[in-house]
Amino acid sequence: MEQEITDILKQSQLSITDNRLKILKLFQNNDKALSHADIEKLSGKHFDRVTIYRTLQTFVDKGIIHTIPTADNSIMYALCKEACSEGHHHDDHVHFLCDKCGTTYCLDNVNIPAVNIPKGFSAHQTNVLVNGVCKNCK
Amino acid sequence: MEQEITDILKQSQLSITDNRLKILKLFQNNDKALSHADIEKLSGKHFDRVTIYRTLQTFVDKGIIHTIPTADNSIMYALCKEACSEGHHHDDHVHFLCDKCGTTYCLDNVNIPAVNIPKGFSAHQTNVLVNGVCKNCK
DNA sequence: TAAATTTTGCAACCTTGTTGCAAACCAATA
DNA sequence: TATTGGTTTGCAACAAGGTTGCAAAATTTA
Repeated sequence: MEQEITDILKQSQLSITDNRLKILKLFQNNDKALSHADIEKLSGKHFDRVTIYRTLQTFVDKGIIHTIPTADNSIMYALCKEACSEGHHHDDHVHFLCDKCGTTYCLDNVNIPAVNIPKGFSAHQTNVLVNGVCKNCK
Repeated sequence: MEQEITDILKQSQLSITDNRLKILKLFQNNDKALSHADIEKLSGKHFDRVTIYRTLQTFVDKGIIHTIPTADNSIMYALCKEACSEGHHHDDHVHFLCDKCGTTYCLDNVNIPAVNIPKGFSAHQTNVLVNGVCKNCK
């Protein structure tokens, strides 16, 4: 598992640093999306705020994680599945936000339904965000 | 039309003030969603930043406008249709963000498609955000 | 019109995110 | 393993976006 993580970094041609290993591990240990603030807390304030911002940005650029648009306007990050690569995200899944515990999940098995767009508009990407109550809070 | 606007405020039990009339008029004159910054510009910097924030919050609370989650994480606001009331938003329409001009539209006539949610989750509201090119930019 | 209530503007503050730069670190090579 | 070169980190400072407390101004009610 430690091995897995270093492999991810190597495949993306990133140096192996404590910071990156730790943040990647956080994503693997949680099956939910994390915000910058979550990571700051979970990492025990061991790393600088700026470093965390830059690491997340790097991971997004390399296709390791993706961002999730949320209704309350905070940026959430989650691990990408195999299909993503540098500069090309393919996160065609639904995101679910629990109104009770605030957890954001990637519903990887739920496909984005087709949406009818009016004449004159052309669609490029579709984000679906569902609010409700999650399996742990019901 | 001036009349219409004061009626909206009265129905929501809000005092009629220059500020509220002007901001409501801005929404009626634009068929697109507006950000706080847009309103600050459009109102000719006549009102204080704080007043605009508070007015928008009041309008959201009263069900006059609704917020739109955007991928780039800025809050957008748009007029609600009749169905909304205090504390109960029913903005079950698709939002469209043009990648070229940055305009956000409410596609009122496009219904939210049904989304299959996994066992254990219960959906309450669904937001659909489509990116692409709008009718004016194609 | 006067009193009571609501709204506004100001100042100060907080949070979130960014930039420049020197020091620390990592990886590659000898 | 020591050295070198490029990358990453932490610090300080900054900027944008948003909030809060409070007194003054405007609106509503009577």
